[in-house]
Amino acid sequence: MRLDNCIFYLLSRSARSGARFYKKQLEELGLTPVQSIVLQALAVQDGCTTSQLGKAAELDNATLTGVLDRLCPAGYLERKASPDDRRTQHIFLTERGQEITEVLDSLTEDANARFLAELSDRERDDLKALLARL
Amino acid sequence: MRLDNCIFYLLSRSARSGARFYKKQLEELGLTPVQSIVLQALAVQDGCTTSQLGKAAELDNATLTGVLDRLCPAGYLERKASPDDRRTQHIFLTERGQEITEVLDSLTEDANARFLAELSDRERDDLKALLARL
DNA sequence: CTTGTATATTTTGTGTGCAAACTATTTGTA
DNA sequence: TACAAATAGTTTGCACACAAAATATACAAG
Repeated sequence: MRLDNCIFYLLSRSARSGARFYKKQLEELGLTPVQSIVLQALAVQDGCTTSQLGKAAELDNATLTGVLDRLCPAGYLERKASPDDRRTQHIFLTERGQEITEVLDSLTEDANARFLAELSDRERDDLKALLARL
Repeated sequence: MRLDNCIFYLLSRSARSGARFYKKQLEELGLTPVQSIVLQALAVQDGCTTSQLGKAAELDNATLTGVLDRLCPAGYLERKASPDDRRTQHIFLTERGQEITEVLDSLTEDANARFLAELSDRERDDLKALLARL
């Protein structure tokens, strides 16, 4: 089976290509693609628990711990113990975090458009719909 | 912009999903998805240089060094200095390496079919064609 | 021949990904 | 109440991914 017919290779390859592209756009903000995704996921459910955030961003809890470990001291968010369940932490965007999610939103919109510039509207929609089914 | 409309998120998500799936199929062989890809890429150009292999598998040289560092002692391949250029190494499959690439070929074919089972033939082809353009 | 530049590969440092083990806490149930 | 099982989160260990620096070698211009 040729590599360019192997879905695992194709997915890995294009995901890395996308991550490199997106990372460049994020460079001046000092954020990585994953950090950007996490902040944007948090923006739509500020104050959720670590696990809920992990589900929203489709990130493993172990991975998310590390991501939050870096975003916290950077001043974008805060962990607060839950009053109900002492195992649980709630994650809140700081003021600085709120501000940057707005920047991230338009930056991401723009990066999407440029990354997919060579595809037609129809192809873009098809691709996204197909990826969403995996 | 909603996450499920962001191409970077969709690509990262589905690539990880594919890697997890493929990894499970490879488990009994003790290989990772990347190692499998490298061995299969090598099979079609046995004896090529490290750089050429990196291009074929679309892997960074720095990453490839580590992958080869693990595949060598596992007995799947050998590094041999080039007689022409002492900077260069040529990579050769061992007998054991040759054998496993045949197993990998059918295993990968099969894993592809199962991972994409819910898509129609047409959708599979469309998806692969679109990914190849990124 | 020597010096400067380009190339091949490795090393180093940081950031995911993820399985597995671990800690702390909660919940279900006898 | 006591205690097993479930849950939330962290830690650990290993494998990419990749930028940047380091090393070694080749090659080209003077």
